[in-house]
Amino acid sequence: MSRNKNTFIGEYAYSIDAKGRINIPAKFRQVLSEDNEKTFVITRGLDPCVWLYPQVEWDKIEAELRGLSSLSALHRTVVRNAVRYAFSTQYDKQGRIQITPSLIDYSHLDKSILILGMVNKIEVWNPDILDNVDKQSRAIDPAKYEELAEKIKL
Amino acid sequence: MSRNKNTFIGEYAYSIDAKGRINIPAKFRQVLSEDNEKTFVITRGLDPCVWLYPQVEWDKIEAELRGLSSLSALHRTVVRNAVRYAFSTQYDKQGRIQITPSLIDYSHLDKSILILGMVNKIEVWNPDILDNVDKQSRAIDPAKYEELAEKIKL
DNA sequence: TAACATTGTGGGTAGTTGTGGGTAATTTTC
DNA sequence: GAAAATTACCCACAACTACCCACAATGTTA
Repeated sequence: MSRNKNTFIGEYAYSIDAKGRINIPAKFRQVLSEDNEKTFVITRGLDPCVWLYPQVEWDKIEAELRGLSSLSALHRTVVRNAVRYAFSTQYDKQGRIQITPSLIDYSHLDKSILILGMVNKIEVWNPDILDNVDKQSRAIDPAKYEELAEKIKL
Repeated sequence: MSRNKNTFIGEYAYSIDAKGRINIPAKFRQVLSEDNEKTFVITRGLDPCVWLYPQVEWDKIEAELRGLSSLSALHRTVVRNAVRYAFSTQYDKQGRIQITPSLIDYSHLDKSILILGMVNKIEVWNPDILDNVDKQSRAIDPAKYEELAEKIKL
């Protein structure tokens, strides 16, 4: 079993059932720490997808947001958008969480979905939409990558 | 026993079995440090091959990625591409790891494979594909070698 | 040289996982 | 307050995976 708790990597092709339930990949459930108590915070991604945070990772986000100032219009907007669509849910005995119609709509989710590990959170995509976003990202200025490469080593 | 832990050199001709399993050469297993807990992170190489990172080597990458912010579209793209095809696995009692069909396809792996030590990670190739890449590499501008010579000493 | 240990490869079995659906409890609506 | 709709919880099952044992070939030791 992995030592890196609450860290998600990999891509999984799953499906939503008629009740709007999504299975959390077994590999992801296995790395969840006990103190999450099988709970995820579900919200809109900044891309057209759903974000799932394990409870303890979300707690860190809340802590960051507490550090922002309400005097700044930018900060107010960031806080508002970060928490506005978020809600907390436990997964069931089979390891599934329920997605609201509003989020399914926002992410254009259909029967087949792609679940991506994003280190500290999980993304749920409509595969077609992800393809499009992939293509757009190839248009990113290479200089931006170079800039980032100075900061982190991969 | 080698003193240089988690450092892989040499080339080995092995095979994939019907279940998609690949044997980690015994020499490689012997240099793994205990804290890897027999775990590798398997992912796509930048060339058409499979990369195997010992868990502790991969941990360094994850640590870097955790420092990125999801507010930046660039950062999101970098994280997504870095971890999307990666997953963590322990090798079995016989020292074999399982490769997914998706990775076998990406690397065009067939029955016979070549396993290469690449210092901090391991590469798995289809021998024919590696031959082709070898030929291409001879076309690299000698000036580029000179340039690199300024930075490292061999 | 002979006995032994290790290594690479093959395959069988039991448990896990992804998915579907049913029933009871709860909430919402009129 | 009763009916309708929604949600939570449970069971079922086929497909897949992890785990185990087996064995021949190679290398190592006495």
